[in-house]
Parts: sequence; structure tokens; C-alpha cells
Amino acid sequence: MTGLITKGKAVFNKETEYALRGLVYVQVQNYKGFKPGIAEIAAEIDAPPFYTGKIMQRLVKQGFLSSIKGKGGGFLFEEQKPELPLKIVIQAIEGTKTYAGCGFGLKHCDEEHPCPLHEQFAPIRNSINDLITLNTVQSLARDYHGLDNMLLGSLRR
Amino acid sequence: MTGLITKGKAVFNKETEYALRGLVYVQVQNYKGFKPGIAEIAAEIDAPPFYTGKIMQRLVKQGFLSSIKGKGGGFLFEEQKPELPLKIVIQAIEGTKTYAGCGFGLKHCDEEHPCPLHEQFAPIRNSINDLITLNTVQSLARDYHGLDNMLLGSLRR
DNA sequence: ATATTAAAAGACCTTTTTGTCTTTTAATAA
DNA sequence: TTATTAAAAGACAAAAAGGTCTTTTAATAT
Ligand code: FES
Ligand code: FES
Repeated sequence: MTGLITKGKAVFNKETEYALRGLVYVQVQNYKGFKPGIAEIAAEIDAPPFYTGKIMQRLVKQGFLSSIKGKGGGFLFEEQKPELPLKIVIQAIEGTKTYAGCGFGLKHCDEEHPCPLHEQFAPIRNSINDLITLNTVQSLARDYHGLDNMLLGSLRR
Repeated sequence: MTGLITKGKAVFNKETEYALRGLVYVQVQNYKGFKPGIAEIAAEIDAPPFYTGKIMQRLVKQGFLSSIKGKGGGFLFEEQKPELPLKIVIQAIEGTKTYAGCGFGLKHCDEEHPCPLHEQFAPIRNSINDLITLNTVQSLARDYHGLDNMLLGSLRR
């Protein structure tokens, strides 16, 4: 039997999660003067190493960050580049229609053609959009300042 | 090349969308005294007919609604049953952890171990949970009262 | 130059999701 | 009883997501 009672869905897909965590980790290390490599990134963000490599390479190809091959190489953000909103990354991976459509799955979503969920759902969707627009890889990396581990017990004050 | 720039992700997966729309459509028709069949449901909710059949059957097996075989048959909600919150359906299909975890994909999500998104994300997640807990198949069906088409131009007043 | 290091490219594979279709079972109608 | 109708069951398959691994390319160090 397939379908009912599966594992449970996250907000973003795995590739997006790994990409976001990877980018933030790179920026955290960059702020400390380091350029992490794939093996280190994968270990620190708890992602499959080879898959992490593939994802990081895609991000470089998209121009989100730079990489250096060979000894002493790794990944880094060019300092002159503007901050990178999470939304840009998410949409590059999941498509531009992410969190833009009707929660009920209808073709059109607007005030003229609202589904029964629209009034309650639209503000939530707007909040999500604000969240991923206002937060950047850099702002999250700054939040991690001074922490040695991204994965557990992060921002306790 | 795979991965970057895909189609775009909806809030729920397809099976969940079809299930929710199908259930609401059945309830709308029940309120009018009809018991729709698979072909009609699929057409009205804009879903693949065979897949719709499979999904409706799973929902029956889960006990969310009843079905009657043979001539004059179709799907119906037993009137004595309590209203069915969307969340129950969603979790039966997508798993109980849906919209429960960290938006950043971390293993733990609580006030003691917040990721940099937690403070902004947790209230949004709570709103989503409220939305799918408070709205039921029946409440949405009542919202559709008097409408002949679930798919376009629905609740204009 | 040569060896070493590390990312890039890309082939390949597994699992999950989504979807199709045929056969079987149960109900009703003639 | 027989034909018809419609859901149930389940095999099968295509597409997408997730993941692995090998080979190639580019940089550095000796
Ligand atoms: S029409 Fe459904 S959320 Fe806007
Ligand atoms: S810890 Fe990330 S959302 Fe709560």
C-alpha cells in the first residue's frame, strides 16, 4: 500500500534545505576568514556529501557564490556582492511559483476569485514571502556569530 | 541538467490537494442530496480520473467517508459523523509531522534550540496549524453553498 | 614538471510521487 | 437470473526527487 501515512513533509524540499544551510555555513566560515570545502560543509550541515557537492556546484553555476579549485580551495561569497535573500535561492531551486498559488490548489488565486481558504491563507502566505525576502544568507550567518555548531542548540541567549 | 529551475511547489502535494477538493466536492453535493461518483468528482475538481478514484478509495478505507457500489452509488458523508478538520486529512496523507518541524530543516525546533528563523517562522507555522485545524471539509463545503463550480470564480460576493 | 588537492561534470541509481489501466466485487434494475 | 452500474483492488509505469560515484579539470605546492 502506498500513499497514506508517509514520512512527513517539510516546508522546503531537501535540496533547498541543504542549499540554504550550506550557503549560510559558507558565509559563517567566510566571516571567520575560512573557505570551507564540500566535505566540511556536508558534515556541518548534516547532508549527504556527494549530494552536497552537486548542490553547491549548482549554486556556483547560478552565480550565488564562488568556488576555488585545488589546494586551499573551497567556497566563498564575493564581498562586493549584495546580500542574498533566501527567496532568491528558494526560487532558483523550487521555481518562481513557490508560495504564490492557491492553498487549495486552484488555478487562480486573487481577491476576485477567492477560494474558501483565501482570506485566511493569503496573509499567511504574505508572511512567508516577507520572511524569505527579508532574511538573507548573510543575516542568518550573522545570527550564528560565535557559534561553533549550526545544527543544535543554536541561539540560546 | 536536473534540479535548478523546476516547476514550482504548492503548499500541499497533489494527492492531498485532490483529496481535499474531492472531499469538499462530495460534501457540497451531499448537502444538495446527491452522491457523486468518481468520474464526476474528478471532472469537477480538475484531477486525473483514475488517480482520483484511487485517492477516494483510500479515504474511504481510512474511514473519512462512505461509498456505495453499483447503480445509484457514489460517495457520501454519514450525517452523524463529526466535522472533518482539514488537518486530519492532510496528516493521514502527508504524515503527522507536517508543518511541525523547523523551517530551516534542523532536527529540533523549540524555544530552547531556536534556529535564526524560529522567532519569525514559529508564529506562521502556528497560523497554518490553526487554519487547517479550524477549517473542516464541511465548513468549506458550506462556503461553496449555491455555487455550481468549485474551480473558478468562487466566492465573489 | 610532478604530485596533490579540491571543485566540476556527468553517468548512474533508488525512492517517492503521480498517474494509468485492468480485473474483481458489490449493488441495483429489468 | 441476468445485465448494468459503480466502487475496490491491485498491477504497472512514467516522472520527479533524492542520492551515489567516477572521471575530468584546475589550482597549489614541492
Ligand atoms: S484562491 Fe485559494 S488561497 Fe487564494
Ligand atoms: S528551530 Fe528552526 S523554526 Fe524552530
